[in-house]
Amino acid sequence: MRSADGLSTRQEQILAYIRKFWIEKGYSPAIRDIQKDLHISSTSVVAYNLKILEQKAKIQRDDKISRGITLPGAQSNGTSLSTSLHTVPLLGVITAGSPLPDPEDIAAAGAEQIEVPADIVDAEHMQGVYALRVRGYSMIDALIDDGDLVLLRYQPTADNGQMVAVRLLDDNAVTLKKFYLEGDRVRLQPANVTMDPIYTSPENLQIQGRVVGVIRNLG
Amino acid sequence: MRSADGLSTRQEQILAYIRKFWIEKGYSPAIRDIQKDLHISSTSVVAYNLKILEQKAKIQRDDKISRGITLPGAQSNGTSLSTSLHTVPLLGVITAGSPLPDPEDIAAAGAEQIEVPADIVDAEHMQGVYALRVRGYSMIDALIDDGDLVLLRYQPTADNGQMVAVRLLDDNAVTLKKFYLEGDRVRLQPANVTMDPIYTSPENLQIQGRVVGVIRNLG
DNA sequence: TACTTGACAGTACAAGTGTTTGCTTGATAT
DNA sequence: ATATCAAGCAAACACTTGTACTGTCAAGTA
Repeated sequence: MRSADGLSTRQEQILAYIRKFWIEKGYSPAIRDIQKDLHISSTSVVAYNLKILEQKAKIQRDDKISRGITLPGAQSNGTSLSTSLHTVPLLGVITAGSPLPDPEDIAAAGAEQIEVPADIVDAEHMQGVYALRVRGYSMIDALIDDGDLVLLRYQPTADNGQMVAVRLLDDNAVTLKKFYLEGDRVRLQPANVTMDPIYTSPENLQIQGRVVGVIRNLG
Repeated sequence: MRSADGLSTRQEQILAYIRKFWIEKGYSPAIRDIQKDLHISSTSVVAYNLKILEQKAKIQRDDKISRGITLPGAQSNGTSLSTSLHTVPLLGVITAGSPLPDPEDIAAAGAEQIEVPADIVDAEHMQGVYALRVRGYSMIDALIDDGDLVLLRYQPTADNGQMVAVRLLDDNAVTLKKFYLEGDRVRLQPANVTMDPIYTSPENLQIQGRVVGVIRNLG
């Protein structure tokens, strides 16, 4: 079975896993990480498919570099200062209560590239910025609507008051909240004063990235 | 010699190199990459300083993971792709109660130009699009926050359900509301159920434009 | 049938990389 | 002076990880 991009199911899976891994960890998976997660019996199969993915420009690799897979797109051009606009990868869909980019959702969204105005993210901070399409109204309290595009910059930690995408491990859910570390517990504060904050321990949460922008298309 | 952060010169160098490497390559350097570039005689020196940097939360590492350094708050790289964007004039600030520059004055000088992604407004509908900076929280009920940039397309009329910027002539105020024509009166409906709609006559209002997008910068 | 080709399995190897253990220096404190 | 400790050096060591090589197997295809 092939997708619209001409990728096999396995290649889609691998691609989705790389994106998910990157969002969660901040660096790329090793071949064996992919192999184990997708229950592929051999590393050579992964290597074989990665080669194809690279030929199709879905990923980029440097020879013999450990964890050297990069996803094309997430990059500040580096040279062109003329255009004040940047391209970031749309890595998936964030849905109420769901773990974060489910591989299927990512595959569905594709590695679509979206362009964001320079006003929203300045060049020096473009690194590691990606976008997620919001599905549902779970983030309505953060002034984020169904269908909005949130721009996130990967970072594994947060400062107080920053709006971050956090995964609550015991709930296996992801939400956008403001982050406050208070002593040995964390307060996750919704933007809406009528909603109660969530209190949890730092061990129970995993920060997926910080919200740096929101784009809503009502056209 | 120590910097303000309490980092030694060497630690500053290492940190700078990691950032540079990350931006250029899209993945983290290996310890030996750092060692060679900075002409450090031993990998253990790098490891030693990386440990300190991690303690000071300047970097984050996962044990035994190759190239597993992550920078809280920055990341990635890539290559540039296409650039389709449009420029629209930023015509002013919209504040509750204050009048708004007439969209007809778009040609007027001094209008700052901002660039918007092609995703948010397609080319064929770019005519008459302008932006306003939202000041204050009067539009919070429409998921529009203080500081947001709203994109409006000038149109003198509206269909039911469209979000428009309307000037109430007797109040000389401008707000963003959803527009509903009900018989011979107009209902201006906030997006928040706790807020009451405004009823007025069609003669009392002047439609300034329809909201076609929202851009929020939280960076 | 015989010959390809895509996709995957299994295994082994070598290079890539993080970690550890001793050893030296120089500055500070006791 | 003697002890302590930050900082660095050098060389192993051992795990991590990309790659290569050899086969298998099913689906075309001449």
